[in-house]
Amino acid sequence: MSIIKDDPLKDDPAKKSRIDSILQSARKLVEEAGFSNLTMDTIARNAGIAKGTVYLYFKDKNEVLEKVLETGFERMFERVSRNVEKEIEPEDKLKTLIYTNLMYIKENKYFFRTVFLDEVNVIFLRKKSQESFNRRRQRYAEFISKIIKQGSDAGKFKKINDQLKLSYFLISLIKTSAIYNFLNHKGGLFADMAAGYEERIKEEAYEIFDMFMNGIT
Amino acid sequence: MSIIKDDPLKDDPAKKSRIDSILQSARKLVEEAGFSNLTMDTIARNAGIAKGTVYLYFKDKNEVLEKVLETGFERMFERVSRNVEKEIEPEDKLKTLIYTNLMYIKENKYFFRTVFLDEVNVIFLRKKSQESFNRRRQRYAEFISKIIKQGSDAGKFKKINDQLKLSYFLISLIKTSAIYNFLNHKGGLFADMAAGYEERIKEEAYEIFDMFMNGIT
DNA sequence: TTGACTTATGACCATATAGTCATTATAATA
DNA sequence: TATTATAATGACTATATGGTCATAAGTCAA
Repeated sequence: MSIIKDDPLKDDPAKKSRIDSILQSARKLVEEAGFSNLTMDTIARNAGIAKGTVYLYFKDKNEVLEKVLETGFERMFERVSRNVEKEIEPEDKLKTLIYTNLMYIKENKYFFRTVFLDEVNVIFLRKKSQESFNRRRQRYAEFISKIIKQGSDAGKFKKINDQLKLSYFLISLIKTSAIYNFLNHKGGLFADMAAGYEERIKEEAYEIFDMFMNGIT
Repeated sequence: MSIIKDDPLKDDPAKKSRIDSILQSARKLVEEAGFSNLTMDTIARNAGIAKGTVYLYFKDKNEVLEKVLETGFERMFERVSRNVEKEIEPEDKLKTLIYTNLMYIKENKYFFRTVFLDEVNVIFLRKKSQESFNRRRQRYAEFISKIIKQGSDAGKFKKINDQLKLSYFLISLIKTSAIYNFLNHKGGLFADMAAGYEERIKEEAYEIFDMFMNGIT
């Protein structure tokens, strides 16, 4: 059991800032070198503390990794759902979802690399954490699933048996598009967050939307 | 440099059978426990030889992993392309491609888990092998790309700028579908290779084809 | 200032495992 | 059969790293 979850002092600001600085350190290292090269010693040093100290705030390495993933996912999901819920029509919801998701990926290399590019991280987690990882994923898919149902009920999308599966399809299209552009523009997507940036992401989002709605014919 | 590639004696049947038995052992272990739990000692023991012996036939662990992946991919690619080339119309080619690919995944848990479910393996490979992994992937995407071009030129598919990207989309749909069914039928897809088996895969293939061609509207 | 309590430290331990190599077994050849 | 060449062995080394814990530093109330 982690201090984070169970310690009644979790609101102690000193404690919280230690935890944050550890997580921030881990996040930065993951961003730079990926999950596979993450060691407790490096995390500690990069946070300016000793290894033993990390264990005062986290049960084990796994808990650090999990928290890194969790916070990244939570942020994305909150942003996406906040934006999506402003829309009324299911088509607009999907468009907004795709766009916001892509934006988030572009702005958060580390999350992109860990959760999307590498699915990799999963195997570094213990069984229990794998489950929580899948649960998060599932939650996102279910969120999308409701939108599809709405469109389906309104007669805008065709009748679909397995809406959940389609949701996973959409997630994988978003992910694939991000990976593809990442690999084929040599990080350019990250390099130029400036001119025409949002415009290009809008185009990319539309491509995905069009693919998902109409296919290739 | 590996003995496999450079030794003029590579056609020595005794040598070849040793190599095969090592690869087969590794393949089986990957299938059972995944890449992350693969050790050289286990591979050797499972093949009924000593660890040192493995190093007489493979430069290092990485080379073993790479060969396992390579042979798996080659087999799939050959089977898919052989079947696809029997077809004439691009739609039929795509249908056949999806179906054959799914069949292969279903029949080869180990390959499915390593190359599709876990993309995981990639990080266990050294830089050089990552490249060869991506090259193989790219080769498959290019193969699909040609089919799409054919359909596009014939006016059957809409005009598409980036056919290669669409090919990656299709690959990810196939993969996602396989993962989804795997996770949601608790291995059932593997368990019952018997009655109605091919029929269900045909349905699954058609779903993907339909999604790719027509989207959800 | 003192002593009790909290927090931090990093040397150390335990473990896992890739890869080596002196030794031994087997096969080939004379 | 004796000699040489080749193949196989597995104990051993080297290294990496997660996690521990005795010790030290810091904090604070009395």
